[in-house]
Order: sequence, then C-alpha cells, then structure tokens
Amino acid sequence: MSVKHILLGVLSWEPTSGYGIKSEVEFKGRELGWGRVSFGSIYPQLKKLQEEGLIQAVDSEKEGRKTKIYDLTAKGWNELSDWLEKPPASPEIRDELFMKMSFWDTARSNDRETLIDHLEIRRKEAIEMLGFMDDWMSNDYSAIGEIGGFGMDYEKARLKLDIQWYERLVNELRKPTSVPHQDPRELFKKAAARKEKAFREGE
Amino acid sequence: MSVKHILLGVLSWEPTSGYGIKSEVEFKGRELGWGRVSFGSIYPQLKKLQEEGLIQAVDSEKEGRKTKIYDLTAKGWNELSDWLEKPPASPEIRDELFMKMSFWDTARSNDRETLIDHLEIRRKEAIEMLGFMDDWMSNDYSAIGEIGGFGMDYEKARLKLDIQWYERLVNELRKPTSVPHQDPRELFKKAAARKEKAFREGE
DNA sequence: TTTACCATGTAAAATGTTACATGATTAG
DNA sequence: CTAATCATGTAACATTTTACATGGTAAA
Repeated sequence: MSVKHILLGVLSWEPTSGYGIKSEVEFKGRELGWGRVSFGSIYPQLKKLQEEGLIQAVDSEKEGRKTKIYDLTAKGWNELSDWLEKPPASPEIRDELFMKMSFWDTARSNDRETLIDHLEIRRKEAIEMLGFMDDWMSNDYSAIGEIGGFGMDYEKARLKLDIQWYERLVNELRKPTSVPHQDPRELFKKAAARKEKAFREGE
Repeated sequence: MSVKHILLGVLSWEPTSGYGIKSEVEFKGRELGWGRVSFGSIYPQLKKLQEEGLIQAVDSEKEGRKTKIYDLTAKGWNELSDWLEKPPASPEIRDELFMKMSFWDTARSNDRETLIDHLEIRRKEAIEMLGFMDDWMSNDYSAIGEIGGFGMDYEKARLKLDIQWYERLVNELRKPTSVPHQDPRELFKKAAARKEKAFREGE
C-alpha cells in the first residue's frame, strides 16, 4: 500500500524529481500493479521522507531548472529492503467491468449490445497496451531487470488472456440468450418481480 | 468506483441488511473485481441512499432481530441501470507482489529465497481460491446469472494462469542468476554503486 | 454460560485526489 | 512567440478505514 514505498522504489532505480517519479509511475506503473499517484501526494510525501531521513536531495545536474533530485539514504535502502521482505498483501483488483457484469443479470438483462460495446473498448485498450509493452521492452533506453522482467512477461500473458476472453465473450453474447446458469432460490425471477413492482409503485 | 453502486448492485440481487451486504461482498466480491467494503462506509452510505430515495427499508421477516432490510426503489433501479450503461473505468490493479518485483533487482537482488516464499504463498492462495470457486459454483444455494457466470469463468481462467505462472517463476528463480535483461544506461550497475556509497557514508 | 455470530452506528484518523497558483524552459 | 512540457507546492475536498461503543440471538 502507500505511496511511500512506490517513491522509495522508483528512487532506487535512479535519483529523480517529484515530477520524474510521476512520469515513471504513469509510464511503467500502469500495467505493473500499481495504482496512480498524484502530485498532491508525491510532494508532501517526499518532504516527509526527507524529514525522516529516508531520502536526501542531491545535486541537480540539470542546470537552470529549479528541480530537486532525491536519492535514497542508507536508511531508505534498508526501509525498502525490509518492505520487500514482508509477504505482499493480496492483490486488490477493482474492475468495474466485472462489477457491472455481476449486476447485469438483474439490472440490465435484456440489453446485450451495451455490454458488447464495453467489451470491445476493453479489447482495443488491451491490444494497445500489449503493443506498448512490446515496444517498451525492446527499446534501447529502458532498464529491465531479471525479476522485473519476469513480472512484465506475466503481464503480457495476462493481457493476451484478457483479449482472448473479451473476444470469446462477445461471441457468446451474440448468440441467443440462454437461461440463468444456476438459480435454486429463483432470485432472478424474484428480482424481476421486485423491479416491476418498484416501477408500478414508484410512478 | 464508489461504494454506492456496489450497494445498489448487491441489493438488486436480493433485499438485505448492511451486515448482509458486507457478507456478500466478503464472499463473492473478493475475486470479482471489487475491493472491500467496511461497515464504516456501508452504514452511512445506506442512510444517504435512503435519503436520496434510491433505496427504502422494507419489512424485516426476521422476527426478533433489530435489522433493517433495504430494497431498491424505482429510482434506485434506474440509477443502477444508468451506471451499467456507462463504459467501465479501466481496471485498477494494485498488486504488491508486482510492485515488489519491480524493485527487487535494485534493492534485494541477491536474495531469491524470500521471493520464492512470497510466490509459494500466492500459489497456495490461488489454488485455495480456485477450489472455493468450484465449490461455490456447484452448490445448490447460490444464484449465478448468465452474464455473471461468464465473469466467474474468466476469473477461474485467470487463477489458473496465475498458478502456472507462479510455478514457472519459482523454477526460474531456482536456476542460477542471469544477468539483467536489458540495461542500456547501466542503471543496475549504478544503483549498486549508489547503494554501496549510501551505506559507506550513512554509518 | 460463554463463545460465535448477527447487527447498527459514530468519530477520528488516514489517505488521497482535485483544483488552483506559480513560474521556467524548450521546441516548433 | 506560443504551446508544450518541466517543475513545485498548497488547500479544500472526498473517500474510506480503524477503532470504538453497543447490544441481541443461537449454539455448544
């Protein structure tokens, strides 16, 4: 969790500024299991980390620019290393597509077209991202370590699975509607009745 | 985003209490792309949704218990449906394992065993979750709709990929260390030097 | 009778985002 | 010369979690 370790980690790659960290996260973090980080959390955190002695400002080589370049201190390297040693928390996946699909059967069951649209957008985005990762992994500028590289390979495998699945699902949705998968307590039937009743009484 | 639509969605399945919503989310939501929801956000939100007229308290069948059962109003059904119509936001994946792997090469490069431990834990968790989902999808109580069922099928495919990948990665890590994948600017070499320097100066 | 579970709620703390303010430098 | 990008920072707002307070019911 926490921006703190993202900042320490990014600085472990190379000393940079708050602005530089933002770009790194924007660029690499997107598909690497980090969320986003805003300036509003980066700058105060950098200040705090400096006060705690985990990072320090180093001389900026970029003349003229009023930029603060930070690097890890010994304490900072230790903090980062200690954090890596702890078992990672379970992944937090918040995917509105899946949330929406969970509710589709009760709330929008006779509209398949909109869901197909959503899936097509996702498919395009995933293909784009895969291309982006391929380019990125074969450019002559970026550093990819052994372990970090494994992570990226996996990310690519996952994207390929996603793309396949989006395609398969669109095909399924174009076939005629089938009956609910499993409904021992007739919840779907009841939900439809509740909905209808709500509209009768509501208007 | 937002607890709001999770509450509306869960209530679309079946009228229930704040406590009941929490259980549903704990139970199903875990692997279905929702985050967690705490009581501290459920109860205030339920109150708010009731004030806004999106949900209403219905008679509790459970005699004796002081429990408030909520159901959607017509307005609530519309709100849920409108939300489903909008293209889902991009997935937010926050996986500390991948974050940690991104930083492993600079901060803990000569410790492969700890990472193997992390991966083994993940593998076990994924296998457990897969078993849980299989049980759950074949019990005689839970309702699974057509669309929601597709989501679960995909989730299972993803878990299988995860398991395979954890295994493959552990195998890779047991082999001797290879050189960094790609390092045109010698960042890894420089990082090692910066780290060493920080410790020399720091102590 | 005691433990586990069912059940609701609030206040404080943590965390983070958005929007704004400000200004320098570089590329076209 | 003007747009894009580099660059830092704060204050207000939003969201959510944690911790606490409270109490009922069911099963062992």
